[in-house]
Amino acid sequence: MKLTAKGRYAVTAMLDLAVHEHEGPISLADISERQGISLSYLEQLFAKLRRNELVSSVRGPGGGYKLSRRSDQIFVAEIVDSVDENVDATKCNGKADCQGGETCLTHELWSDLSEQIHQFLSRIDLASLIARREVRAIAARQDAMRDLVRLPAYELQD
Amino acid sequence: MKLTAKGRYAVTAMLDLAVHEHEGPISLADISERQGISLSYLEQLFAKLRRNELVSSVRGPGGGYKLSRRSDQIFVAEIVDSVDENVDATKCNGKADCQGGETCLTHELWSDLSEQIHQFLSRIDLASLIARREVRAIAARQDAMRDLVRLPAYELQD
DNA sequence: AGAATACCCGACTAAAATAGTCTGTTATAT
DNA sequence: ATATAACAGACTATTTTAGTCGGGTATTCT
Repeated sequence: MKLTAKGRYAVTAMLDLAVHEHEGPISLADISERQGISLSYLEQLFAKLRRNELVSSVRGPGGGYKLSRRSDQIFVAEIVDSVDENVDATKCNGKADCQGGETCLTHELWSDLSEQIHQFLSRIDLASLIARREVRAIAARQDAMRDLVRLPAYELQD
Repeated sequence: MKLTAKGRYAVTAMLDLAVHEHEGPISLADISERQGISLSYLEQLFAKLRRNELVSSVRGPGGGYKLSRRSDQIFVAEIVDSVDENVDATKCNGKADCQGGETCLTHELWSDLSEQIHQFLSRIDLASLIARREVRAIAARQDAMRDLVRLPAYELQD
């Protein structure tokens, strides 16, 4: 399984969506603002998330994205796999032709590791992430920050 | 923990070293030939492995590298960490300043995952890799191939 | 109708990381 | 002496990453 900032962004964005689920469709502009991810980049990510049927979209004003399943039925591994095409820690992507057509000495080790990582992330769903104390605390802070910025009367230091 | 071909090459090379341990110091040229890794690249990797005291070297003709500890006391995690400086799956390398000075929503998740991967690779030592049936089979095949190439009478197809 | 919102789509690009190469030097055995 | 093989580090091509840019299209509100 490949792990880059792209996958991390996708999980963060999906978690934001799950946190604000009850507010109806969430626009990418909102997620962009709260999570500090560029709008265009989010559009790329959500195109893939939509193709993989993790989210559905509502177009037009007041539109946005919503989870296409219950948050306890969406797993981190699915999200990462949706945006990072590559799914294997081995050089040869599961096929054992690492070393010039032959299996390399450590092929088995890396495929074991891949399996391990995948299983770990397959056990974690969005709902259980929200249940974590620190996640809720950070989300609350982000919402508060956003409200602050929205009030023109305030001057923000820094 | 960062996982790239560099780390995989390093583990493969160290495993080759462990497999041929009894033959005395092993030259990088030998490893290069058996494992299909360029000599210059191996030199880079072994400079780091030596600094991290995983191998020691013998210079001059008949020289090479040998493991500086028993093979059951050298763990895959150490090897990967030696050559891939970066040791964390989080964006912020352990410090929680992922999102503009603030902790991002998924920080905890990625640091949990890092921990998980590290523990997995910390449990695996070189001796236990050699004990695997398929590893010994591949090593044997590589040695046989090498002997073949060394005999000038043979013409190798493809 | 028309304006605004917000998704949709693909091509393009700057920067960073990766996977090496190249050019030497030094130590040691024969 | 000469060959071997470690040691060192600057350099470079390629690939990947993390985006941007410039257009669309569907929907709602006025």
